Amino acid sequence: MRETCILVDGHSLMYRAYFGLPPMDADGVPTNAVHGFLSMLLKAFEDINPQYCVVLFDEHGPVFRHETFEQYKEGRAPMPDDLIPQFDVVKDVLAAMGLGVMSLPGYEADDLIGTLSLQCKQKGIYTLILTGDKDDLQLVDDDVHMLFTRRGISETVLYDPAGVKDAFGITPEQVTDWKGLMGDTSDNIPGVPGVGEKTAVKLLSEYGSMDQVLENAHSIRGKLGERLREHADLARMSRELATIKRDLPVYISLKDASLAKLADGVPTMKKYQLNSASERVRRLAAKGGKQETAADVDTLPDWQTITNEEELKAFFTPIPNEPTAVFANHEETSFVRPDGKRAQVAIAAGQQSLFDAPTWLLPAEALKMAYPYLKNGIITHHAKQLFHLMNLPASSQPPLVFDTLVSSYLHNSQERSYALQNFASRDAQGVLDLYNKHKEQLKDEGMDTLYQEIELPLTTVLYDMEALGFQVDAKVLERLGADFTSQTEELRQSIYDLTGVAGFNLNSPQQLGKVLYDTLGLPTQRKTKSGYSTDAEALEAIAPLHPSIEKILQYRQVNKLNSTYIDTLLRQMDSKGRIHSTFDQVGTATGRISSNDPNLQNIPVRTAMGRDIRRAFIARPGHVLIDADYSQIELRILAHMSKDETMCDAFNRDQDIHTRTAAEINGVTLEEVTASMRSDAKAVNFGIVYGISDFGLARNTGISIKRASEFISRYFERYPGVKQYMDSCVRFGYEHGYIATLFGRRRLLNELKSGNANTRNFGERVAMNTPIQGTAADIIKAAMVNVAHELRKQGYQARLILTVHDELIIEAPEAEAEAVRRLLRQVMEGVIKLDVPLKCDIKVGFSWYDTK
DNA sequence: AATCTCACG
DNA sequence: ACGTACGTGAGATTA
Repeated sequence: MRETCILVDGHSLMYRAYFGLPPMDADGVPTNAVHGFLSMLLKAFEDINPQYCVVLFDEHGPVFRHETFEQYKEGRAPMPDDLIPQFDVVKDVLAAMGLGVMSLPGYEADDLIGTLSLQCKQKGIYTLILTGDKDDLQLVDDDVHMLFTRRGISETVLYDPAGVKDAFGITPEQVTDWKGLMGDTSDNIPGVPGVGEKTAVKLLSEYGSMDQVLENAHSIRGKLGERLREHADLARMSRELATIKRDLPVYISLKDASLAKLADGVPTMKKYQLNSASERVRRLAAKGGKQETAADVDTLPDWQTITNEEELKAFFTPIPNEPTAVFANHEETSFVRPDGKRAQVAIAAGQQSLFDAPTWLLPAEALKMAYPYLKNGIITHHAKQLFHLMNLPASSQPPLVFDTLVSSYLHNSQERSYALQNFASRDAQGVLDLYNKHKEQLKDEGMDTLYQEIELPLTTVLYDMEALGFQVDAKVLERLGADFTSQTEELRQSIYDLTGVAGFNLNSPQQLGKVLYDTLGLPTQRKTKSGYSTDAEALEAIAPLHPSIEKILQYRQVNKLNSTYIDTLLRQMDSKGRIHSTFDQVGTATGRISSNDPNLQNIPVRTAMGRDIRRAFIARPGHVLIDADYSQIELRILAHMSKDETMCDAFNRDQDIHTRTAAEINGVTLEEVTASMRSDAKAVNFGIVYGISDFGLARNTGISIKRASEFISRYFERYPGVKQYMDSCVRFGYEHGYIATLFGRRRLLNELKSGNANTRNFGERVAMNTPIQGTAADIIKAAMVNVAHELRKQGYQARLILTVHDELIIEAPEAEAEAVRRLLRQVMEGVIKLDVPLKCDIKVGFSWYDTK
């Protein structure tokens, strides 16, 4: 059963209550609005049975509250004198009931509801907005519904998206457009003069959106069209005013919003003579008091919220000699990043105490407060994100003692998410628990050295790379984009001409398949789940049969470059023209690092047209790029780990490995190897690394399965050590349920336990591939840590900016280029001594293109 | 949200 | 008998 949270517009409901009930008082204090408010609230509790509730109030400016309020709400009647004091009463009661009460200077309850409802949604909590304000209809979606109070205090209507459409004729997404067009006098939103509710709905149902309405205003006849044209800007401004904010710097704290302690409010209710309400609360508590909530306060260790410098000092001082404080974030994925995502902060020092950043404080500020107390180092979950949040230069970062995200990953590299399950105030304690557990676990599983010497220091290196970014020349991208766009248009037209079908969507495999296989009757190739494949391989097979196919392939290529690389990269640049990718240290099953937002590890290089994009990746003025890639690292690792004599011999003589393989398989000398022999041998070498099958090799090279099978057996005859090694990997996998790299990194192999032969075969290929791919990852990670360390130690300004699996890129001042190049080679080739040499190719240039 | 396609090592 | 090369991330379409 999903948890439910009710968010209440306190301001709106108090108004409704005030006008819905006759005046009454308790010892001279007016209480009619309080009565009505609680009646509506408790009705919702009884009907819905939620776990959490937060009540939000308007707060119009921090100092001159009344003046500001009057100015802000100019045109609206001032608040009645006997309503004003009732707000303090109701807040008093709500706090006593243990419910959340919140306001934020300068913002209305609407915006708080918008923000908190989004946070609830992200937590997977079903949210109900209790209000009498139609503005909030824009917040309704599948997870957020609205309980709308109408006609006095006793009647409410529940709206979901379909209900909104039924009742008002518009979707939740259209609410702001609707309000913008018709205006709202009570909120001082002008709207378009002469356009009311009915007209606005009609316009929106006809044109879809305000933008469409205004765009087509020229074709709307009469007075209406005239007004729309004249007041277009006013309409847009009105829409702006009507749009509820969803990104205020507040955080929902569910443990402070639980209904578990409702009955604690009874004495306070008695004080204000709210007898019927207190009786209802008692009944509610007796009935539903047993239900457990995720934020069950009783199970929490002691914690305290700290709001100022003295409290913070007092928090840390009773714990002398405590070497580490712990930070934890609320959700593993929600710290503040340049994209604006946020999270709470919790700190534990010692075993008992917790520091929970107050909900109104930005995490970055909370961290700043605590920073002086972190000199002894930190234990945390996802340090890289934390470093971004603290935004400190590398030199003043608190030392990283332990990262439980990374240790969790080493324990099992295939989890979908490593998010902590607890709520923020417990996370700090949870991280400490994890730390104590993983410390031992890493030793037990033989990954302590991998963790301490590679993965943990790598976190900081990756942080530096993300923070520094990669310089991009927007002009180059724009020029390429314009070129690609015109090519796209030409190709599109020519495809329409050649196929005789115009206007179909070339990006839709479905529509394209119809044209090629139905209309043109071309022979179908492989099947996909929903039709016939139109991928490049299938199209190439039918290219000779129709002139359009070549063009379609070209269209696909150019359009891909444009949409995936040009457009997205241009959007991702910061003010200095740099692009900051995020490196995922815990994302791959094998130990590799991946790159996202944007992915800089798949920038085109294989085709000339795509390679041009690399001209846009440049070094800052006065700097150069130094690009080093390991040569044949995976096959060298295979040679080392298998100890195969022939393969080791090839590398020790510095021979071209594919040529040597071709010579071995074909029984000829190196000189006699032809280009086609070498390319077949290369494919076999690839296949070996992937965990070979004859079918896969055949498919990838175009040779017959029979011939592929012969290739493979001859390969294993010539490299018997490789054969033995592969078999030993599979055997080890079946025996132990995992496989390990040279550095001890593990990957679980649950596939080998499957009853499905396909799944098992897959597991066997993984058992053969992972030690190779994973050891390569170990090696380049170790190189990154050593390179970063040496650059700093030797006082260079040069810094790592990117890794692409077997490649490292450094941005260096021109004057450092030669020295850093030497350093890079020395570190990369010397990172570990194998039975065969590690070798890299290094190039220096002003752009990434130049280094290829 | 799943599917297809395609960019990289 | 069965259908696969290993590891990723992202855009567009479709359901």
